[in-house]
Amino acid sequence: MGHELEQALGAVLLRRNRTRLYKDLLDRAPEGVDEHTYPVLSGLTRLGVPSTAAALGAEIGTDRSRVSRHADRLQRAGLLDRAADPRDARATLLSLTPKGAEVMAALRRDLAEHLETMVADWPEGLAEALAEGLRRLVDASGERTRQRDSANGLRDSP
Amino acid sequence: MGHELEQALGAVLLRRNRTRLYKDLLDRAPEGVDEHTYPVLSGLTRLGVPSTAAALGAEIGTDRSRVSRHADRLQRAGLLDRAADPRDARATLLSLTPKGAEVMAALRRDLAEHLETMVADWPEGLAEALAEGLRRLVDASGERTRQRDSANGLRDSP
DNA sequence: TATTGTTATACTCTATAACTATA
DNA sequence: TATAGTTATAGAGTATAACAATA
Repeated sequence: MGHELEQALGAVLLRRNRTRLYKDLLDRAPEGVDEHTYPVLSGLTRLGVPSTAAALGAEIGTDRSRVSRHADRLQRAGLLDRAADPRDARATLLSLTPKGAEVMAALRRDLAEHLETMVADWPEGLAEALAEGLRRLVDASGERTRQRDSANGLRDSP
Repeated sequence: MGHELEQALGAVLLRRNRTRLYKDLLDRAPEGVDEHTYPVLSGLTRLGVPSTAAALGAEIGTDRSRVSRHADRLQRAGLLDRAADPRDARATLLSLTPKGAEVMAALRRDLAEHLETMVADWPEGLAEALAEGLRRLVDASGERTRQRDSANGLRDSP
């Protein structure tokens, strides 16, 4: 079974297929949104509240300088806002503008519809099992990483 | 259902989690093998026969110049060989050295074992469903891309 | 004329570390 | 002294287009 999964997972993670799954989506995305800035947008959506570059970086697995650069692009495109943190004058809070939230909602809706169509003729329960399996996979590897990091005395982004 | 899948798939494709799933693996890989050169190695393994840079590029979703550059690295590391194509003097055939094949086999075995452990306590049939769902996802998006490309009169790598 | 692998160009993204401001 | 965001620097990877050799 491990071997079968290794092949299937490898295929999905392969650039060619990853790109295919998202390409149509991001091709239609407005200026400023690409494979690099998308995680920033989607991370902000997931967090749901204005967040610092460091916090957002931890969420999406990059460092604050990268987040800061991508935030520049998104801000220029009118999708992201910066505001001083009233609690800490060192911090800057990143948030989605209404336009940014709209763009994200549209992108996610498109992808969801696309996937819905894709699985429409799958056997009963298979799509649900796929989603469940994917969630478990991510949770498990996240758990493992957290354990290792805390054993090393590290935070999420060393 | 589309929305659920959108979330689960998005999480797996997120750099943070993609990286986690492969990080331990590639960290232990020998010199010359990283996230960029790995697809070349794994593509050659999948094709199973000595292949040109163009053919390999089509397989892994990149162009021949990229393949050529990565092949340089792998060749320097002793994992890949170049040989003249006896059928076509323009072509160069890329193949794995015995060492390269060994490295690939070890990497895939490690990942398979890792996944095997991960899914050991999953409910009956869930891991199989995950693998099946992933395969269908890749096949479907590959099919869609092929249809669109042939409608445009394009080959796999424009 | 078309296609092969390779490579030179310019460009982008990145990691790292420095910088300023605040805690 | 430590931490926030930002930014300058150098380096790596990329796409693109050119190149010489062969079909």
